[in-house]
Amino acid sequence: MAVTIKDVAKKAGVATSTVSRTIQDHSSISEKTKIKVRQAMADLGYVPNFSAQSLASKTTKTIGVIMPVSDGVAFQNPFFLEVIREISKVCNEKHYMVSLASGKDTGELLESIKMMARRGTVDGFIVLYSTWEDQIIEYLHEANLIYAMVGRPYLFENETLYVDNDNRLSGKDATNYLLQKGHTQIGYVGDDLDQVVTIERMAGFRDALQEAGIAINPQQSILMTDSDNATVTQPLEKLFEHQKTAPTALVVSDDMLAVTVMQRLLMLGYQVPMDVSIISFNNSIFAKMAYPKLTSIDINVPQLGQQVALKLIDKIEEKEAPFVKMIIPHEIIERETVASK
Amino acid sequence: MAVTIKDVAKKAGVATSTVSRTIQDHSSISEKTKIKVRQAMADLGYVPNFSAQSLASKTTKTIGVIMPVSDGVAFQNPFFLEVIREISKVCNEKHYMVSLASGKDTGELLESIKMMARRGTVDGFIVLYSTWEDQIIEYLHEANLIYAMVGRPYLFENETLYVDNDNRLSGKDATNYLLQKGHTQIGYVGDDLDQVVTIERMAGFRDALQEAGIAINPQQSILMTDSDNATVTQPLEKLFEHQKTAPTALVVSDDMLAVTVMQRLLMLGYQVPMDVSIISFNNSIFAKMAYPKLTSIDINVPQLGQQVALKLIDKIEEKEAPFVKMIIPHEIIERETVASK
DNA sequence: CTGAAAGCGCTTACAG
DNA sequence: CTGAAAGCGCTTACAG
Repeated sequence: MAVTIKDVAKKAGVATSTVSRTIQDHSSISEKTKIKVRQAMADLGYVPNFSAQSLASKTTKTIGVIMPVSDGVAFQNPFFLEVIREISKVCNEKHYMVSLASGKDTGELLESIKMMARRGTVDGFIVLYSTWEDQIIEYLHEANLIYAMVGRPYLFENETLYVDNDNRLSGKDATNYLLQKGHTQIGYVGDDLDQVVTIERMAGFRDALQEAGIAINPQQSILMTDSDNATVTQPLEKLFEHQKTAPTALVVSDDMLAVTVMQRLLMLGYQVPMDVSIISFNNSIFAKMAYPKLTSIDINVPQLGQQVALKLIDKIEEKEAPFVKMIIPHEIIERETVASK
Repeated sequence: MAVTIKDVAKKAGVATSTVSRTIQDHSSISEKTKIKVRQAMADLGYVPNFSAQSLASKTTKTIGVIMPVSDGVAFQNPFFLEVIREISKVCNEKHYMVSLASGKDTGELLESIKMMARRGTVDGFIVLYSTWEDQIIEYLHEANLIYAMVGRPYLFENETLYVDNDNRLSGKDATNYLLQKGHTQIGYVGDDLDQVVTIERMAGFRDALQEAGIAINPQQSILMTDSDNATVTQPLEKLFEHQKTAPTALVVSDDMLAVTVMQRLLMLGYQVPMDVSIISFNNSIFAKMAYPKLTSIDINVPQLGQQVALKLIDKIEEKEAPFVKMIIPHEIIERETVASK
C-alpha cells in the first residue's frame, strides 16, 4: 500500500489535519511545523491520493479539453495538437490533469461531455473551436459549467472567458500587405464556413479593400469551399475565368487550404508567386513545408494555449474572477509566396 | 448537491450496497431488484460519483496517453492526433477517461508520468511512440505499471503489450513495388533515427534489394537526416551526385519528410515522378495534399489506436491477460509519385 | 497555531 | 439474494 496522510502525521508527530493543511500551504500553520511535516513527506515519499482529495474537496483538479467533431479535414489541422500540448504544459505546472473529450459527431461528443460533467470528473472545460450555433456550448452554458474557449464565441460572448486573435484585424493586415505590394485585384478563399474565425478573416479582407476604395464583387473575388477541399478546382477556375477580373493575389483562410489552392493553381497553369501571390493564416508546419514556402500570418498558438489554460484555472480557483477576453497578437511571416506587382 | 447512492437506495427501498451491486451488474442481485433499482436511478437521474468510486475501488477508470517529447517535427505529425482520437473513442464507449501526459523534454515528461502514477490517477498507460533506450519505458517497467505501446518496443518486447504494423515488411513491400515498376537504383531516405519504426522500414528496404540481388552501397543509397528536415538539401545533392549511381526512385520513411524531399528535389532540378519516383509511409493528410499526390503506404491508424485501447483495457480489467502483440496490416495506396522505368 | 471528529460517496468483506 | 458496517484517504468546520 502507498503511504498515506496518516503515516506522515505519525512520523511528523502531528494530526492529519495539520498535514493536510501544510499540503495546501495554509497560512494558519507555522513555518516550523510546515518544515517538519514536509520533511516527513519527503522521507516517506508521500504523494497525496488524487481520488481522496477530489472526493473530500469536491474539486477534481482536472480540466476537460473539447476537440472539434472529428469528421472533415479541420480535425487534421496541426493547430489542435499544438494547442493541446500548450494546455497540457500549463496543467502540468499547476498540477492539473487534462482529460480529453472527442467524438465522431456532435451527439457522441455531447454524451461524452455530459458524462464527464455529471460524474464530476472535471472542474472546467476548454473548447478548442468556435462555430455557429453549437449544441455543445449551449449545453455547457445551460448546465452552468465552467468553460473557456479558444476563439471568439458565437453565443454568450459577453459572459464567456475566451482567448483569441483579432481575426478580423489579421484578415485586414493580410490584405493590406498584398495591397502594399501593389496588388489591386485580390481574392479571398475560405473553407469551413461554420468556423467563426473564417468569417472574421473574410470580414477583415473586406475592410481593407473598402478602405482602399476598391469595390468588391463577391462573385469575382470570394470563394468558399467545403472543408475537405475536394472541390476547389472548378470554383477556382471560375475565379480566374475572366482575364480582367482574375485576381493577382489571394488571401487564403488557412495554410492547409493554401497548399491545396497552390496545387490546383499549378494545374490550371498559374505559378505562385509569379502569376498569383498567396498569403494565408496560422503559420503551421504546412506553411514551412510547402513549396514555395508560404507567407503566412502567425497566430501565436503557444500563447493561445497557455493563456486559456491559465485563465480557466484562475476562474476555477477563485470563482469571482470576472469574464475575460484576451486577444493575442498576430504577425506576418514573410516567405516566398508573395511577389510585388 | 447531486443525487447520491443513498437517495437511490431510499427510493428503491434497498440498501446502498444493493445499489452499488446493481451498478456493477453483480450476478448475486436478483433481476427483479435490479430492475427496481435501475428504475430509481433513472427517475432520479443518478450518475455515480467518479472520485468516490475510484477511492473505494482503488481503480480509476482512466488511462494515461503518453505523447512523444514535443521538440522536433515528429510531434507535429498528424499521426498522433489521429491515434489519440481513436483511443478516445474506445475509451468513451468503455466509460474510461483519457488523460494526457506530455512534456517538452524527457525529464518533464517523466515527472508528469510519475505524478500520475503516484497520485493514482490512471490505471494504465498507452505510449504512442517507440524509441531506443527510452527512460519512460524503463520507469514504467521498473515501477511495475500497466502499459501498452503503439509501435514495437525496443525494451522488454517479450513482456509488453503492443500494437504495430509489420514495419519491416512494409519497407520491403514499398521497395518491391518500386522494383516491379522497373527501378533498380533505389535510395532510402529516413529521419528520426531514434524511432524504431524508421530503422525497421530501412531494414525492409535492404531485405527487398538483397532478395532482388541488388548490392547496396550505403554511401550511395541511404540518407538519414535529422528530424527537423532542415538539412536535407546538401546530403540529398550528394545522393544524386554521380550520374551512374543516382537513384531513380526513393523510399522515404514518412509523408512529411517526403514532402520536404520532393521540394528539395525540385530545387535541384529533378521532377517527381518523371526523374525520380517516390513512395512513402503513413498515408497521412500530407500524402493527399502534396503535389503531386504521394503514393504512400497506409498503416491503418484507426485500427492501431482502437486496438491498443481495447487491449490495454482488457489487461487492466483482468490482470491475468497474457502479453499480446498485435500486427495491423498495411496497404499500398497508389497515387502520382511513382512512374514506371 | 493545532487537533479530534465528522463527512465526502462509494465498495466490499462478512454475516445471515 | 440482501443488508449493516467498516473503510478508502483525504478536507474542513469547529473548538480550543
